[in-house]
Amino acid sequence: MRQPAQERGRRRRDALLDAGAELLAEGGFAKVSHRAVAERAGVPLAATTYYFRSRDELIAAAFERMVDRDIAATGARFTERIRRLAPDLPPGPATAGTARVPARAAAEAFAAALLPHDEAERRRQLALWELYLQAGRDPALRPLARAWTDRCRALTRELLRISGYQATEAFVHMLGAAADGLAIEAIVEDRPNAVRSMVEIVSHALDRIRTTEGA
Amino acid sequence: MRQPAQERGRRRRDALLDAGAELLAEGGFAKVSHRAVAERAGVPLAATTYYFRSRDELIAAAFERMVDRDIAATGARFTERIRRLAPDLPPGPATAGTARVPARAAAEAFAAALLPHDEAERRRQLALWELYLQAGRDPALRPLARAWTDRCRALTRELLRISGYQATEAFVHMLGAAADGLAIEAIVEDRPNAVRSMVEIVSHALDRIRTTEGA
DNA sequence: TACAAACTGGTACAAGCGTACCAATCTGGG
DNA sequence: CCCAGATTGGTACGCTTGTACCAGTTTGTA
Repeated sequence: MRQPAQERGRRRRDALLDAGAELLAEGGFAKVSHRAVAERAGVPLAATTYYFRSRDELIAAAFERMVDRDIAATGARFTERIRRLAPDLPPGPATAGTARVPARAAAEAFAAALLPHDEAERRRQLALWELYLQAGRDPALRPLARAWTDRCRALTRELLRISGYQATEAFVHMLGAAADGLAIEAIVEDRPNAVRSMVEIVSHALDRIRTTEGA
Repeated sequence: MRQPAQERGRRRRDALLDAGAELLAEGGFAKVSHRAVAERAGVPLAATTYYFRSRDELIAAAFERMVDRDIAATGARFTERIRRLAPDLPPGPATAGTARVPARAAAEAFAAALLPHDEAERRRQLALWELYLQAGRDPALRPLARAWTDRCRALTRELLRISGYQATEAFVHMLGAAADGLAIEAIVEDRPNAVRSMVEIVSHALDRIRTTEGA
C-alpha cells in the first residue's frame, strides 16, 4: 500500500502527493480534500483512499515532500549566491576565525535564500508553517515537525560554515530562531521592509561573531 | 448588530466570544463551528448568526480578544517577576547605559513570561499562531495580525525598558523575532530544553547590549 | 400602556466531507 | 498463457457544515 508494486501505481501515488502539496500551498489545510486532490491529480476519487490510508496520512506525506523541496531549494539559492561572491570558496571546513565573506554579503544571501520571492513561494512557506503548527495538536505529525526543525538548524549551521563563519551551537540556534521569526512575519504580513530588516539583523549578528567568538 | 442594544444581548455576544476563544484554543480552527460555539455558550444555534455576520467574523473577534488577554498576561507575568528581583525599580524611563537587572535574571523573566507554563496556555498560544498564519491567506485578518505584531514589539521594548536596558529598534526587532522563533518551537514540539535555550540566548543577547549599545 | 425594534429558538436546506464498497479490469510472475 | 493479486472507477452512505428563514416573545421608550 505504501509503495505500489506497479509502475503506473507509483506514478499515481506521486501525482497525488504533488497535487496534495500544490493544494496545500494554494489554499492551506482546508482546501485539501480527497476530491480536490483526486481531481487535481487526474485520478478517480477512490485512488486517494487506495494509496493513502486516510486524509491525514496523505497530508503528512505531502508535508514531508514539501520539506524536502524547501530545504533543498533554500540551500541551493544560498550557495549559488555565495559562490557568486566568492568563487574560490572551497567546500571543505572553514578555517577557524576566518570570516571569508563580508557579513553584509552573507546576510544578503541569507535573506535572499530564506524569504519568499514570489507569491507561489510565499504560499508554499505559509503551508509549511501551517503544517508545522498542526503538529502542536497532532502527535502523529510531531516527528516530521522535529525533523524539519533539525534540518533547518543543520542548514543554518552549514550555510554559516560555507560563508566562513564558525559559530557556537547557541549562536546557530539564535540565528535560526530569529530568521524563523522574521520569515514568518514577512510571509504573513506583507510589510515592505522584510528583506532590509533581515539583512540588517543578520549582518549585525554576524558582525558580532567575529569579535566575540572568532579565533 | 455589532453592539447589541440590550443587556442580555451583550452578555450573549460576550459568551459567544468566550466560547469561540475556548474552542479555538482547545481544538484549533477546525473545531470552531456555529453549533459548537452555540452549545458551549449555552445559546441556541441561531444566536451565532444573529450576533455575528458570519463564522469568519466571529473568529476574527475571538482572535482580537485572545490577543488582548495574551498581551496583558505576558506583560503582567514579566513585570511581576522583575519587580520581585528589583523592588525599587521606578516605572520611569531607564537611564541610558545602566543595566539595572542582571542579564541572566532578565532573560529568565523573559522566558517565564513568554513560554507557556501549562497545557491550556500552550494551546492558547498555538491558536494565536494559527490565527496569525491564517492572516497570510485571508486579507480580512491582516490588520489584526499586524496589530498583534506591533503590540508584541511594543511589549518587548517596554519590558527591556523596565529591566533597565536601552536598546536600538533593530535590537528590539531581533530579540522579538528570536523570541517568537523559540516560542513557536517550544509550543509545537515539546523538547525539554525550551526554557534553558531561551534563557541562554536572551541573556547572551542582553550581555552584548551593554558592551556595544549602552551609554 | 402601546408599539416598534431587538431578540429568540426551532427548523430546514443544499453542499461538501471522509470513507466504504464492489464489480470490472489490468498486470506481472510462474 | 494464466491466474492471483494489484488496481480501477463509479457509486453510495451517513454526517457535519454554514447559513437562511420566520413565527413568536421580550424589551426599552415615547
